[in-house]
Amino acid sequence: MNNLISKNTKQRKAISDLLLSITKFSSAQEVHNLLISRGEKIGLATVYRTLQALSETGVVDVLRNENGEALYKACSKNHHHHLVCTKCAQTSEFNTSEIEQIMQKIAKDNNYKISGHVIEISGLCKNCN
Amino acid sequence: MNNLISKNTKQRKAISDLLLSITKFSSAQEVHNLLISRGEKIGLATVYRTLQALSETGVVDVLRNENGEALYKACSKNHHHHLVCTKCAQTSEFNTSEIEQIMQKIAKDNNYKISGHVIEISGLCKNCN
DNA sequence: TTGATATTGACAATCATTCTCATTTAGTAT
DNA sequence: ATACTAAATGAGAATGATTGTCAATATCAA
Repeated sequence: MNNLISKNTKQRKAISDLLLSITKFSSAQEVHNLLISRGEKIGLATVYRTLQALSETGVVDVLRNENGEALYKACSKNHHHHLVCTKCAQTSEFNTSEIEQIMQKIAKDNNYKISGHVIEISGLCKNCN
Repeated sequence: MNNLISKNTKQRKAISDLLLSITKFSSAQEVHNLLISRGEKIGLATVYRTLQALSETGVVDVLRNENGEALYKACSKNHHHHLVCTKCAQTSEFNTSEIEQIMQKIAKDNNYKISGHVIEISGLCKNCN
């Protein structure tokens, strides 16, 4: 599970390029399908491995859909959270220091030594509303 | 996926009773194992179905571990969020109107018609700290 | 008690994800 | 450029959680 990335392969480039062009969180299989439909020759296992490796480096974000499947998307490198459209699956990022402070406070109030937090807002985006 | 509960069976009672006695989110298989070790006769599929049904009624909460597996636990009926200990997996609940308001505001700022939100804080609990 | 229907359980089936391992490739030193 | 070594790939098998199937059983109302 500890995937270092030490060589540049055309498969990785293809995946990275694709990630930059998609606008919604996509599963490994979806990414694979998109690559195949673009004419890339790439194995499914490679897509799984690469997305995992990229997520470990923080280059891509991961979240889980309601079935527990992993979804990936290239995001801004800095800390942020997501708004996810329940209809079209598009996402927006947000990030406020106010929330970060509240998270710290709640952890403190509950005697937790905080190591991380996840916030996700779901609803209908502007286009689907 | 639409499980109504219309009959009271001993299996459901056993599961409900067990849920009240556990203090951490547990997978369907863990719940099944606990029931078996208590001497209950119950099938794994029944545990899966019942936990799913109970979660749909809101009697139990569901969250996903890092592998995407569903974990269940009986929680307070009202709206709340969780602090999860990364070491012992115990959880605490929290709930502040301040956060709820901020969620509304962020959704509005991003032109989302909000339908829900998930917040989870992870860290070391008092005992593990 | 009986009947209609919900529920159960054993097992098969599904499906995402991971593993295996022989083959290929990138990057470096010669 | 050539050779070498470790990393990476890909095809397919294997894993493991979850769901589906369906005959047998249990609940509950009449």
